[in-house]
Amino acid sequence: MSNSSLKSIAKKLSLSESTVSRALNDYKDISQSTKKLVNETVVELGYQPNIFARRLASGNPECLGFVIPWRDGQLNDPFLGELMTGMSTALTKIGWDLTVLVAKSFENEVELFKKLSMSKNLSGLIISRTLRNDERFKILTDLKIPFVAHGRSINCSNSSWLDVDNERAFFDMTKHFVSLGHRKIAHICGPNVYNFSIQRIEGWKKALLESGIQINSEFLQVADLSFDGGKIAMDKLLKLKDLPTAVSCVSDTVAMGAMQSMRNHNLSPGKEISLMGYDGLELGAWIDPPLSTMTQPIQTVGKNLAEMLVNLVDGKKKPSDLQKLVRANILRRGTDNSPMTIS
Amino acid sequence: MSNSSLKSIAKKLSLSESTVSRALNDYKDISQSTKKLVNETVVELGYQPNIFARRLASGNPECLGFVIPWRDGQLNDPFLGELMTGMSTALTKIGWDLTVLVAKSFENEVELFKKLSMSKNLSGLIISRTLRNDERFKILTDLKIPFVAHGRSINCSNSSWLDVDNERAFFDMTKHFVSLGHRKIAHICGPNVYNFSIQRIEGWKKALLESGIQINSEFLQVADLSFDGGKIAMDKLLKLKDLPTAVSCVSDTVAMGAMQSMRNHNLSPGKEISLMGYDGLELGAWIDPPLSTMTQPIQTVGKNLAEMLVNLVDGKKKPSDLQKLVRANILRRGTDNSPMTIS
DNA sequence: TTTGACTCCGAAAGCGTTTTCGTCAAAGAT
DNA sequence: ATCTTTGACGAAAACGCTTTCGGAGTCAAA
Repeated sequence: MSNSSLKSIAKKLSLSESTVSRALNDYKDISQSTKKLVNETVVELGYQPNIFARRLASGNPECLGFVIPWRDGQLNDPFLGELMTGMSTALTKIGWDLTVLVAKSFENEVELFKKLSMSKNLSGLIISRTLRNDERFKILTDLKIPFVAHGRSINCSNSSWLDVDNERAFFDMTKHFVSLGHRKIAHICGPNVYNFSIQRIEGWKKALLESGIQINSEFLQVADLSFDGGKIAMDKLLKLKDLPTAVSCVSDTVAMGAMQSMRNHNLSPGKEISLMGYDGLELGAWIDPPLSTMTQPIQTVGKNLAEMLVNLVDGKKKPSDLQKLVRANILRRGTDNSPMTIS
Repeated sequence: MSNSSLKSIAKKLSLSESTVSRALNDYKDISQSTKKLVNETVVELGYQPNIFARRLASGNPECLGFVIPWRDGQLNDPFLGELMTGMSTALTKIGWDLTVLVAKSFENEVELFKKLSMSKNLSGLIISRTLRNDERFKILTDLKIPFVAHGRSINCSNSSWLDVDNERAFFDMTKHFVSLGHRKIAHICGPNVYNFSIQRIEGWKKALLESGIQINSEFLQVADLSFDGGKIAMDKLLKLKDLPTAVSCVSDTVAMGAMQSMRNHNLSPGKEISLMGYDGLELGAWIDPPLSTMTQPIQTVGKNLAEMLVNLVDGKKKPSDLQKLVRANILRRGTDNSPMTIS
C-alpha cells in the first residue's frame, strides 16, 4: 500500500530523507553510488512519491490543464480523444497530470483563467479552437499563465502555439486538383472569425495564382462549419453559369454537406465535380463515394502540445521560441478525380 | 495573486488558522457568526485554498480519473468530449478535478490500476467500454479502488455502474419497426465479448416474441463494431432467399456499413429495406438518406457518473447501491419507413 | 457553590515532500 | 604543514492546510 515513503527508504539505507529526496531528483551533490542504491530501493519497495506533498513543497503543480472547446452547447470533436491521448502519454512519462476544464462560454472561460491564476493549481494551459482575433492570448499572457495554443491567431507572435500549416495544406490540395487537370477550382471556406479560414483561402489562392489560373471570386463561398453550411454553399456554387469542376472544402463536415447538395442536383460527387474535405475524419471513408481529405497526425500533435507546454513551464524556453507548424497530408479516397471534360 | 492563505484570513479576523479552516469546512463547533465572517473575508480577499496542501493534509485527492478507452490503436469516440464535459461540470461544482488516463492495452490498464492503488493520487476511477466478462471489476474491487463503470458486465452486481438500458432500447427499436408494419426484422449485433451486444440481441428477440413474430436465426448476424463489419454483415443478409424488410443495427457505424452494402446491391436504404442504428451520432444526419438512430443524453450520463463516484468515495453509499439505468430514445431521420409491400 | 454539559475556539502535531544551509572529511593548493 | 576547495551528506525549516485535543467561558441543574 502507500506504506512506502521517503522515510522508509531513508531508514532502510541509513540515510536522511533529504539525501534520498535529492538522490531521486538527481541533485549533483549526491554521489552516483548512493543514487544507484536509492533507485534500487525505490523499485524494491515500490515507492510512489506523494504527489501532493511534492507539489506543495516544490510549488510546481506538475499538472497541465486542457480547456475543452465547448461552445454554444455543441461539442462533438472526434479528435478530442486522440488529442488527449497524445497529451496524456507525453505527460505520464514525466509524472505530470492532465486535467480537463470546460468553458461553457467565453466569459466563463475568462473567469476560469482568473481563478486559475490565483489558485495556482495548474502549471499551464492548453487552449484550442483559436479565433482569428483571439483575446485569450492577451488575457492569459497578462495573467502570466503559461499556455500553448492549438492554432494560431492574429496576435500570437509572442505566444507559444502549434498549428497545422493551413495555407500549405490548401495550397497542396489545390495544386493536386490542378495536377489532375482541373482549372475551375472553387473553395468553400469557413467564417472569417477563425484564423484557419483565412489561411486556407490564402493557400487556395496562392496555388491558383502559381498555376496561372485567375481567381474567380464567385468560386469562393463562405460557409458555416457544418453539414448545412456546406450544403448551402454548394447550392450557391451550383447556381453559377460556369460550374467549377473541383471544390476544395474547408472541412470534411462541410464537404459532406456539399456532397448532399450535389446529390440533390443529381450530380455524383467525384464525377462531374471533384471535391475534397479536410480533417481526415474516418467517417468520410464510410460514405458513398468515400470522401478524399487531408489528414494530420493528431496524436503527435497532442504529444507536442504537452511537451511544448512543459518546456514553457520549466522556463527553459520563451513562448515565442515554442512555435511549431505541422503538415497535413492528402488522403485520396474517391472524390478527387480528373475532370470529365478537360476545359 | 496567491498571497491569500488561511493565515491572512486568520490574521485579518484575529482568529486562529484552525478556526478559519474549520469554519470553511463547516464544522459544527464553529459559531454561525464566525462562519459568516470567514466566508465574507474569503470573497473579499479572493481566497483560493491551496488544493495540494489540503489534499496532503486531508488525505483525500479530490480527484477523479477517467480512463480513456483506448484499444488497439483505435480511438474516435465522438462522445468523449461530451461525456467529459458532463463529468467536469459536476466535479468543478465541488472543487474536484478530473484527470484523464490512457490505457494502451489491457495489461497496461491493469498496471495503471496497481500504480494508482499504491500512489493514492486519485480518489476514484471511471472506466468505460465494459466487456461482457470484464476482469476490471474484480481487479479494481480487489485493489480497493473506488470506481464506477460506464456499462455493465456479467459480474458487476457488487459494483457501481451506469448503463443504458440496452435491452429496452432495442426492444423499442424493434417494436417501432413492427408498428411501421415490418414483420421480417433482422438484427446485426456486435461481438459477444461486449455486454451490450448480448443485451441488444435480447431486446430484439423479446420484441419479436411479444409481437408474435418467430425468430429467424438467419436474421441475426454478428459484426465487428466497424463500418466494414456492418457491410459484411449486410452482405450476408442480402444473400438470403427471404430478405428482411428492416434491419436493427448495433451501432451507427455498423449501420453505415450496412447502408454501403445495400447501395452496392442497388438497394436504397430506407426504401426496400429500412434500418436503424444506435448511438445518435450527428454524422448520421449528414449522409443520404439520413440515418435513423437512438440517442442518449451523454452529458447527463457524464454528470451522473461523476456524482455517483463522489458518493462512493465519500463512503455515503455502497457500490451496489449506486447502479443506474438510463433510457435511449428513438430519433427518426429517414431510414425507418414502412415496408414497400406489407407481407 | 459545585458539577456537568455545552459552545466555541486555540495550540499543536501532523501530512510527505523540497530546498537551503551547514558540517565534516578528504583532496588539492600553497 | 597549513589553508582552501570540493564532494557528500544531515538538520531543519518550509509548503498551507487538516484534525485532534484540550481549555476557557457560559449557563443550567444539583
